[in-house]
Amino acid sequence: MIIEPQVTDMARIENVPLRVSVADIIRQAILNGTMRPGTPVVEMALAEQLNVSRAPVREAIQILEADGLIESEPYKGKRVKPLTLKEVEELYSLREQFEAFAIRRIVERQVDVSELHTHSDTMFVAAERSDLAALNVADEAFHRALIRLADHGLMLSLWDNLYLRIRQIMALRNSANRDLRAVARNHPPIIAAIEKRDMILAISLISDHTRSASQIAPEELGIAP
Amino acid sequence: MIIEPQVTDMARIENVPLRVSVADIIRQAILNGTMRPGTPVVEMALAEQLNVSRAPVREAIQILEADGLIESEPYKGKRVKPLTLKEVEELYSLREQFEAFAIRRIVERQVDVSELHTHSDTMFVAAERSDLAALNVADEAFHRALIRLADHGLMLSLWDNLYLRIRQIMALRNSANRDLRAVARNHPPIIAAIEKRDMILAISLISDHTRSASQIAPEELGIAP
DNA sequence: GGCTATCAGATTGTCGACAATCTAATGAGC
DNA sequence: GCTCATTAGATTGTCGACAATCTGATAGCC
Repeated sequence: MIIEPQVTDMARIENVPLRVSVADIIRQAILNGTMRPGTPVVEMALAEQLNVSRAPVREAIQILEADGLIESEPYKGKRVKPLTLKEVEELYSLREQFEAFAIRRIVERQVDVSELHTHSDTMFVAAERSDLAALNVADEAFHRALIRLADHGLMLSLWDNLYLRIRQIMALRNSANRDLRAVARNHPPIIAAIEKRDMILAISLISDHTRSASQIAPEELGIAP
Repeated sequence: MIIEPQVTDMARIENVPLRVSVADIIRQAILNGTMRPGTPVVEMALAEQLNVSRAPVREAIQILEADGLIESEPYKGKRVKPLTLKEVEELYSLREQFEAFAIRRIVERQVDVSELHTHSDTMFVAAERSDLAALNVADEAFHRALIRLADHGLMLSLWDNLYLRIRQIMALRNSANRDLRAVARNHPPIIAAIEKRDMILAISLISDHTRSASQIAPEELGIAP
C-alpha cells in the first residue's frame, strides 16, 4: 500500500474536515514523486487503498485533471500526465510572463514590497544551513508574494496552478549540486530594483533567475518525446 | 423547465457520445445568459430538468467550478459566480498580457500569420451586414488564432478558459450601438505590424483594441461590489 | 499461416438510496 | 421583547450495484 489515508489529530477547525481530502492525498503523491508521470490512475484501486468508495476518488481525479496533473485517454484509462520538454519550457516561460506582469503592476501602483525582504532573508539562512527544502519553501513564498502583491486574483490562482506543476518538476529533478547561496543571492537585487522603480532591470533580473531555474536534463523527466 | 437535454440526431462519430455532455448544456445556459450570475445551482434540480441522475450533474458542476463559472460557498449551495468589476478588469488585463506574449513569440520565431487575414476579411463582411453575432465569432477566431500561432499549448488552454468568461461578459453587455465597422478596422493594422515584425506597434495596437473592448458599465453586471 | 469474429476482462459511466452537515424557522424561557 | 436551544428542511457527501464501452486475447475459418 503506497498511499495511506492521512488523518490529522487536530480537532475540526471551521469548515476544514477532519480527514484530508482525497484530492490532496493523491496530489501529494504525485508531487513528491510517489506516483511518477505515466503511472496509471485507477479509481477502484485508489478507492481500496484509501478505504473510500469510488465517488470521492472520482471527484479527486477530476480535480487533478483540471489541475493538469492527470490526463485521460478515452477508454485507455487515466494516468499521471507525462512531462514533455516542451511543456516544461511552456511552464517556465509563462511563469516569466506572470512575474514580469506582476512587477509592472507593482511598480505602476507603487505597492510596498517590504514583505519580500523577509522571504529573502529566510533564504539566506536556509542556504547557510545547506537546507534545500527550506530554501525551496522560502523561494516559493518569495515568488508567490510577488504575484500576490500585484493584487490580481485571477493571475494568483493561475500562478498557484502553475506552481503545482513546477513543484512536480523540481521533485523529479536531481538538485544535488545546486549552489544554494547563489540562488539566495539572486533575490535582493530584484527587490532593490523594484524599490527603485526600475521596472526594466527588475524584469530582466527575474527573467534570468527563472531561466536559470528552468534548466533540466530531458532524461530527468523519464520520457520526453 | 428552462434547460432542456439536447440530443443530436447525428449518429455517433468516433468517441463523441450521442448526448451532449451535461457540462456543455449548463455552460451554454450560463454563457447565453439563461442562468445569470447569482442563480443558484442545485444538483437535484438540474438532474430532474435534464433527466439524469445526480452523478453526471455533479461532475458537470465540478467542471464548471474549475472553469470559474460557478462558485461554491460551503453549505450555502453553489451558484453562478457573480461578476465583479475587478474581475472583469483582471480578465481583460490578462488577455492583454497573453496577446502581447503571443505577438512576441510570433515575431521572434517568424511565424507565418497569413491565416489572420481570413478572419479579418470575415469580420469586414459581417460588419457590412451589421451581423453582430458573425462579427463576434470571427473576432474570437482571429484572437484565438493569434494565440494558437504562438505555439504555446499551456497558454492556449488558459486562453480558452479566459475567453469563456469573456463570452459571458459580452452576453450580459448591451452591445446595441457598437460601431461594427470600427471594430473590424482595428485588425488589419495589427496583422500588418506583425508581418513587418514591428513588435512594439503590434502590441500597442492590440492593447488599445482590448482596452476598448473591455469597457462595461457596472450596472450591466447586475451587482458589482 | 494469416485474417476475422467472438468473448472475457478491465475501466469508466450512471443510478438510486442513505448519511452527514449546515441554514433557517420555531418556540420556550427569562 | 430578546436570547438561546430545538427541530425541520435543504443541500451536499458517500456508498454499493449495475450498465456501457473499449482492449486484448482466443479460437475458428479461409
